[in-house]
Amino acid sequence: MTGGQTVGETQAPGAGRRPVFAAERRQRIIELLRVNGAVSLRELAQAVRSSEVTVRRDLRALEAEGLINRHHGGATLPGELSREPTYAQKAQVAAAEKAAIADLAASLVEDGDAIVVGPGTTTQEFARRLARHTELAVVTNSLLVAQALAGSPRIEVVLTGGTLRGSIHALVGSAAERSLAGLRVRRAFVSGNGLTAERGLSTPNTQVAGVDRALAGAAEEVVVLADHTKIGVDTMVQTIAVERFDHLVTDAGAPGDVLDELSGRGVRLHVARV
Amino acid sequence: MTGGQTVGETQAPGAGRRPVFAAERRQRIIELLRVNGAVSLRELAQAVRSSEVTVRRDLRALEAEGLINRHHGGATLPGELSREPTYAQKAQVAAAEKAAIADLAASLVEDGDAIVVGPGTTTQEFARRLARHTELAVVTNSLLVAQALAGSPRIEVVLTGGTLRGSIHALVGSAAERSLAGLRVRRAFVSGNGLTAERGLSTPNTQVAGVDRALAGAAEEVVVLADHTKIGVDTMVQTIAVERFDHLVTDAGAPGDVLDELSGRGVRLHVARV
DNA sequence: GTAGATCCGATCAGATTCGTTCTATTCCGA
DNA sequence: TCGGAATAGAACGAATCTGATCGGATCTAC
Repeated sequence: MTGGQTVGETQAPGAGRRPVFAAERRQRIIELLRVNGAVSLRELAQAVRSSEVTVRRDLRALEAEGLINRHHGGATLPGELSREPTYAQKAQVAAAEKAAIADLAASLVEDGDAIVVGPGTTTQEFARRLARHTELAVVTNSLLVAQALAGSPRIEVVLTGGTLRGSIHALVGSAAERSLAGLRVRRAFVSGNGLTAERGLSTPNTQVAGVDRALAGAAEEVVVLADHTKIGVDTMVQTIAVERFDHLVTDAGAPGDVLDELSGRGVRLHVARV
Repeated sequence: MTGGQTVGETQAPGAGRRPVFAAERRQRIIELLRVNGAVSLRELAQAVRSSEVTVRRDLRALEAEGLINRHHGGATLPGELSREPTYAQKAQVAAAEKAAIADLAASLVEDGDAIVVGPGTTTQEFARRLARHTELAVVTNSLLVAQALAGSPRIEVVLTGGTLRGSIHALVGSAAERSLAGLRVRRAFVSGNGLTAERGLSTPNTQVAGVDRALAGAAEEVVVLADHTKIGVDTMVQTIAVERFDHLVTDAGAPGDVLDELSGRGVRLHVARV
């Protein structure tokens, strides 16, 4: 990441690289926290290209202002959504596959796009990767996706209305579906609980299924994000048929036969290497 | 001799060394900042062909006028590195009062109610107090309010749709207002940035104001939550007139004359003791 | 519960930057 | 022509920032 240097050297030929102001670095740290929820000291130091000592000083200063919470080994934002479980938990989730999938999927998004993003832990990771884009319009029914993008002023985030389903922090119901009715975007990035070559995406909940269908219906192309643990799994309600798939982003652990089958049906595959 | 390369021949050929006026140089500095966002002192000195001392003087003058922000090693435009997203800091202002107000306001809610809750740090606290209620239906445009209630299975949380305003984590815009159009609930619990006896509730943002009005319009009774730091303050856009107030919940630090005036206009007062 | 590894805080040193003071130059009016 | 005022550059001590190191605290694994 690091998104490159903010200040381009459009002029001043031969001038040495401008030193990064402390305030600049601190803002960048906050941005990183806002995007990633919890970041280790080492990662921060690497991202801002400073020593860990310096970052530690910054964190201390930011903590004094009440802008962040420090933890052993890193920092988090204070009292943001359910990123509570923080650090230890996040690290142990072994979200390596999801992170890789999210990275790859983010490369399918271009500046200026209008996209739809569904709920799910993978799509949430994906949303965090979008922070570096500009002029993006993102429609979602997931509070966590919205939250991940709330700090990015260059991204317009639109939430569907609807009834909150607390367990997944997403909006469902007729209001949610209705609010998507008149919408048309380029791509939908959705996930689910199960994915088979025969029945496509599926979820155990009918309300969630209804919104998932509406999300896909609002997009020209459907991009499915699914790690290998979901592939071959079938749950109660089918949400999106394979015929509607345009892209599948998964990881190298996915069973080859299912991928072949999907590929044979015209789905473009993107396999992330962890 | 100050070297041959001084103020010299960058322009005005034949006119014989016109000095670069200070105002001109400063204008140039601002332009450079505007283009590059953040520029080091050295670069500035090089760009305007003056010594660093001179540029330093200019920067000091420009800072005094509020046109730039100085940093160690350079300068930026005021907006560039602003640490505005002070939501965390806002929550710390009068935190004890807000908690007491939230407690008191929660006693105005009965099991089985349908209510509307607006955005704000106070209403967020208020929402947390609602978790103990049952059979409640809560409509809100605040992600933080929704989040506070996400874990309560006996409360139905409905979010309006709309565009996410990241700084306050609330949904605004025409979609938000439209989704409230057909709604009717018993009470609306709203807050704002300022409250006077003459102009009622106000907020600095027009979009927020629009939704606030729609929230109040969906309820039979309006309950205003405002700690003493907001009373007597008037900001740009009026959202809800005093005539629409039914209850005001505030703390003991509120100025008596304003309270009297409001009471005289038929507003029922609830003063929380911290 | 102990041992090992990691992380944190404090102190020190090097480098850069800042503010102040002093000096030189130019412009303008008498 | 002379002198005052304003501006720009130079020099030096003070303050700030950054990175390195080391002892102590904390966390994790066994």
